[in-house]
Amino acid sequence: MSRWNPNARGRLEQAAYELFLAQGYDRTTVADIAMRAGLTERTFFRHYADKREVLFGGSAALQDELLGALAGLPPALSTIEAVRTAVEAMSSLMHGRRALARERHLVVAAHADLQERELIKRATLTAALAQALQQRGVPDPAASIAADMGMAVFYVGFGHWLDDPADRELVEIVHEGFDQLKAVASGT
Amino acid sequence: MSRWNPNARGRLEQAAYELFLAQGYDRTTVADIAMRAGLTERTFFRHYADKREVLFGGSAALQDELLGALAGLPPALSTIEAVRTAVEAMSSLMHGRRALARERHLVVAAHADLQERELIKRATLTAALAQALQQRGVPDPAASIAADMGMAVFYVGFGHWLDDPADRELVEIVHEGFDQLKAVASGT
DNA sequence: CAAGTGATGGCAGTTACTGACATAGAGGAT
DNA sequence: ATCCTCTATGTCAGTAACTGCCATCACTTG
Repeated sequence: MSRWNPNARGRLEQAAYELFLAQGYDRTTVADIAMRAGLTERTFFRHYADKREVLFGGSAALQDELLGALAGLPPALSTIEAVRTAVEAMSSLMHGRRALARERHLVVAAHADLQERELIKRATLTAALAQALQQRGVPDPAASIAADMGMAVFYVGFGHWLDDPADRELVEIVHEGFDQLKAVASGT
Repeated sequence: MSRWNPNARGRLEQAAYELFLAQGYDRTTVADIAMRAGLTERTFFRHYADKREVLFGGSAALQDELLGALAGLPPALSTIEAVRTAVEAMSSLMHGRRALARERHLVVAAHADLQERELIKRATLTAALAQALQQRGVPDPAASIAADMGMAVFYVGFGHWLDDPADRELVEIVHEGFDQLKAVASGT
């Protein structure tokens, strides 16, 4: 495991997950992670802006899927239906990854620092969705509100999915969430 | 300005604001803030959990107003109308504070760390609202979604309020936001 | 084979934050 | 008035995240 081994980023991420699960997030130093990956602390910070960021490598894929799905939809679709379809497409990325999502959730839920990072990732995603809706012709603030609603349904559904005893798919839960959204907003 | 001067917390907050505005957030050390307040760095950390927290003293008042308003509403009110009324009550706290809110927004907007903290304060508020709705008899996930919608309308409105050329009150902007919310959710 | 390029190591420095202990002042009991 | 207690503060040492600077190694290109 000397210098110039391939996939340094992946090794760092792997090492970080192992250590966080084994001994906890704040009892793990960046130097620990780097050493386990066969690298140095300085190199860690060249791959990740900070210690938290190593847990958020997957958020880019979520955004790609969300925006890609939205781009493929017919312009005639109503705003809420467009958001619903795009968010459900993003939800399908979680298929078969519930155990991993649970492990990651355990680590993040235990540390306020990590929750903060999670929230800013969510906000970034929401802002990207709002912007994409505007380019689709939805005016503000309707676009922002629609984006917030869609992401709220996703994350509320995500939380339920993690603990769902019925073992339903996230896509299904999110789909029903949009039904609830419509019912609530119409004043039922 | 020796030991045992009153209102140490307030002096720290005041000093922090002055320094952040004068020389920027990250060129201001905690030691700088403490010295200007006539205290030591260690004492700063007894009043605020971390450097960012000194900018978020007002969030407790928001939550008190939000929950207090909700508690005074008749049980017969629909979920969305209850949320609307409580959020509008909270919005009224901003009356006459737009200049201060703008200054603060400038500092927070320039630093990712501070935005993260802002987001977790928002999430805390949202969770508190969701819980209050549940105690009001609204089942989950409807309560969580309604809370998210209400806070989304508030914060979207807040952003517009800061830059509103027409100088409208935040309450008014938020009120209209709920109209938009209803229109979007019903599929218009 | 020489030069260039990109990823890494090494090292010193700053700063946020914490724990342990000492101390000063305020207020109350006697 | 004197003592006692309690709380806010000071002092100091230490850890760990993060940064800047420069050296170095391996791979690529001509």
